[in-house]
Amino acid sequence: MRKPCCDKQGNNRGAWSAQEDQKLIDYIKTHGEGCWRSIPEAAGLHRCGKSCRLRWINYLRPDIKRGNFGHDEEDLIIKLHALLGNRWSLIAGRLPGRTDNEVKNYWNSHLQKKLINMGIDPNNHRLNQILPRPRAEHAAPVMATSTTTGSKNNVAATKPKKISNGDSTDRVSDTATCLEDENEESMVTQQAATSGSSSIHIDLNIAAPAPPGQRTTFENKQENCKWGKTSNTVVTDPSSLPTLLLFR
DNA sequence: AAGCTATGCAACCGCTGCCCG
DNA sequence: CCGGGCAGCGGTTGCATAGCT
Repeated sequence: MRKPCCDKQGNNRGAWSAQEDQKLIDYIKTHGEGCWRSIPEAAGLHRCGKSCRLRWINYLRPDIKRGNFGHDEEDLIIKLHALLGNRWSLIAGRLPGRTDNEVKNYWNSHLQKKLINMGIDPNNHRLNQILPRPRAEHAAPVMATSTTTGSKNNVAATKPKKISNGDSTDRVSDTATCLEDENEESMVTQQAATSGSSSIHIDLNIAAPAPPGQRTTFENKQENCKWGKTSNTVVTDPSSLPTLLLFR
């Protein structure tokens, strides 16, 4: 079949050294991003292009905001995840300075547990029937409990391994599926949303973030890639989105 | 203090879809 | 139109370390 994306022999792997980082930074500063395949050789790095791209995007880029996520960021991630599912790059795109990897890690290590502790199923953002319902609508995160704490294994257990049969529908999140067949609840919750009860005011109109003329080619590409292909199975009209629990 | 366990994060892997010849 | 190469994405792994016994 296809040859590997990069020659694995002779390439460094694992953690990046400061020298490697500097080489990559220097190269991109002078030549800019792009053509990742040729960057390692040009920059004198014994890494595959993929690895360089990842290192730059997730760690070295100057506009990366590091440190803890704020409450508003947390809130936004949860809400966007309810809408978009595991489309981390799209979610990260709404969080300036955050990378998809960072958002994904934060979700898996913090937010998923938080939702579970609140009695909310992180997969579909609905109250879990098994766990006790939180008393208040802003159920305080009960982090002290340990019975449902997600160890790495627990988290993994909630997500069955992708069956690689090439079926692209597996990229559509459970949330999206849930949105389709949960109309009776959405009728109620949508009312709450339209009454403006959401505590955070963020433009969640994913479908049209900017006029086409003002958009980057990257954004256009993303749009084609993600929404063009899946909109019929996810959401086409944001105004028709059912409101999930956290939007109340 | 040492050993063990849980957690967080960086990096890797494999798949997908776009682009171009 | 088709196939190969590439970038990008999401899932997963593995290491470092904090916390606990």
